[in-house]
Amino acid sequence: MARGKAPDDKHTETLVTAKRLPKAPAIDIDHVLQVAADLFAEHGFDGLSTREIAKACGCRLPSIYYHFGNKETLYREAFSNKLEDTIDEIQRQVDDSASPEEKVRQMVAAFFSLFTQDRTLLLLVQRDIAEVSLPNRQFLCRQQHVFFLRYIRDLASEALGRTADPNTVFIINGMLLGYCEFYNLVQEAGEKLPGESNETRLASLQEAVLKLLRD
Amino acid sequence: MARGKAPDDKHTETLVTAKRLPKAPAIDIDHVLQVAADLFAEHGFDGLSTREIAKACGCRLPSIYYHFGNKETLYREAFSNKLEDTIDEIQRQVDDSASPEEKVRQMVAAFFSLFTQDRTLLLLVQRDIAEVSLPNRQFLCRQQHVFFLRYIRDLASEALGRTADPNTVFIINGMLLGYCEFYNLVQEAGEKLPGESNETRLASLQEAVLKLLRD
DNA sequence: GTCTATACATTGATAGAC
DNA sequence: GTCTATCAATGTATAGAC
Repeated sequence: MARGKAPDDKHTETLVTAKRLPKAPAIDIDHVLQVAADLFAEHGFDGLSTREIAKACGCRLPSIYYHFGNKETLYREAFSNKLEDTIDEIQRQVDDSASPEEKVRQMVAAFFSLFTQDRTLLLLVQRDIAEVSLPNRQFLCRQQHVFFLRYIRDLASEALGRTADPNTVFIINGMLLGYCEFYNLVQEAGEKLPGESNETRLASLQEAVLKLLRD
Repeated sequence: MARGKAPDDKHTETLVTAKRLPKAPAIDIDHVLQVAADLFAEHGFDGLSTREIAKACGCRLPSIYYHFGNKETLYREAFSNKLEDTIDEIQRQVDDSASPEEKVRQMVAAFFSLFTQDRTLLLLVQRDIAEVSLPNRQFLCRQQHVFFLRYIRDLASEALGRTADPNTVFIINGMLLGYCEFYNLVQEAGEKLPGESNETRLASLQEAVLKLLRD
């Protein structure tokens, strides 16, 4: 079964002509991660082939495998990158020196703007929360969720001057994501969102959160 | 390459015995739809093969195709069945003769119990909302969402004695689904839910909805 | 590090026997 | 109406040239 090799016969020729093939440029890893995140968000893990990713990146399939080893690793890196950036960005948009209530408003504003403007982010999180049955792919966003729940609790407790009710914190958490999910759904369906502008929508959402916090 | 067949040698015996092969029983269509719904919820449309569905139903692949034609039709029938039943059940659990505020409570209770106890329902809706990019599979639950939004609006308007704010209705809608998504996430992760029992959780959710409605 | 070529499993779907 | 057998296409992944 072993195929015989003859490594010697074409050696001399290639050595002389110094060989300048098209020379594929190096792959931009960050670009691949971004393209992969967008496509995974759009089609889901199982709905997207590694071939399509390579094509969208303008490189060949083996290059993808050279850098990431397998499909799942690529997915995880693309997604967790995005999640960490998001958490950082939300915290960055909350001004430490603002009043407690203002901080809550800023947090809601940051969440709203990130999750309604970055479709990839929203879809990846949505899909990940639903992905309960696949081993090694469960709840990639679980850590971020736990963090965010604590973050809401702390901001809320600060605004209230006492420990916020866990039930209420949990409800607010769900409300923020659920709102953005339907926002995206309605937008994708080409239908009309409630209210006049994103400013009024955000204001309503902020008021809703504060109303739930106030006893 | 063609393999020669010898169909004649075991013929005589079987002909005489009047040929009573295992005789596969008729497929239970409702059972297939239910099994398919569960599996699609678990693995997603692309994560589940028609072969696996057949195996789980105890029949062979062509039988599935005989009854449903293709994978997508099977998916749609399995899912829309479940959605319609859900809408009906929510309305059924709201007592027409109750007070307006009590009706809101009953609606929230129905939503809560259906979407936290029926994992298949929740996952299918979650996945469908995220499925924005696949032609012919977009927003299967769109109709139900529109209906439910109107339903909340009407109940809310009745409870308020005037037309409810569209922004608030939209927020409540998102809150209900988002709450159940995180409820399921936390439960699947094997971690502790907020509050002591489902009764207190439901009470909190009902109070939250009413609080948002009250100006 | 990127490529061509290919291995090998699984997929959705069908033909045709019974 | 259910089956066995099979197809063409596509999936993930790798070997080996350069």
